Amino acid sequence: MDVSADACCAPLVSQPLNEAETMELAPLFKALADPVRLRLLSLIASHEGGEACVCDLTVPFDLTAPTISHHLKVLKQAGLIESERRGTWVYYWINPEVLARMSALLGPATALTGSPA
Amino acid sequence: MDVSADACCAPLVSQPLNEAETMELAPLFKALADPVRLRLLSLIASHEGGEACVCDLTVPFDLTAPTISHHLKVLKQAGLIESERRGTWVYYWINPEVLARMSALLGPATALTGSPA
DNA sequence: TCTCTAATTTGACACCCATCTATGCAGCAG
DNA sequence: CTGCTGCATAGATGGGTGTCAAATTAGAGA
Repeated sequence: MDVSADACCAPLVSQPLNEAETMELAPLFKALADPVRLRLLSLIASHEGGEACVCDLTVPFDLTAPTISHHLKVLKQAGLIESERRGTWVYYWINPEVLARMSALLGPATALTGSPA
Repeated sequence: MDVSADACCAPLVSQPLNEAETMELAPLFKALADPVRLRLLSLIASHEGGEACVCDLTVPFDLTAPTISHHLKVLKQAGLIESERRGTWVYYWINPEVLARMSALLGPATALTGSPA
């Protein structure tokens, strides 16, 4: 369900990823490998209050509601966003830890923290 | 051919990406949305001398040489790696700028540089 | 209860993708 | 030139994916 911390922070360039790590990380990148999902994530993350209702997210696209719902589900299953229903509307917000982990993975080999013990 | 600097550094969370930006960025993430390519990139990036021969890259996988060649082509077309033939062997190395741009995109809204003027 | 709206789920379809085998091309050594 | 090796390309195939229309669930209100 969640991508635990074993594939956490060591940058891609500092040491070779093993097969298990890449099999955990690849779905994260796959979730972002679509223009609509990339924009959805950005819309949610930059939305006032840090969360957005689906009704806000459907408007900017020339896509049907089911399609947006599908992309939101993909992002959620990847762990990039979370959601909650409040009355009539469903709200989505991002999981900043996952984004930070991906950023660190692609980033330069800054201050390589070897795994303790 | 290249992903120019117009989708450079503004983090995903600081402002909504527009459609054009996401259509440039999505192929980058798509190139990383595969365990084999993720591992290939890491193997190349962390290899001694900053470059690796295809012969080094084929060994760690239970895949045929054409498949590895295909994945390298995908990474190259995305602009993540470059290559050169030297005699019998072909060497690959990463394009650190593209990785840095992706890292910045996913990273926190550090030192948001508003557009000048 | 009935109805309206918000959002998701289902099923279908066209398209894309990872992998393989077979083939082709480039360089080195006789 | 001939043969061998490293690597890429071509074609085929099984599985995955983005999209939509139609149906379904969940909540608000009369």
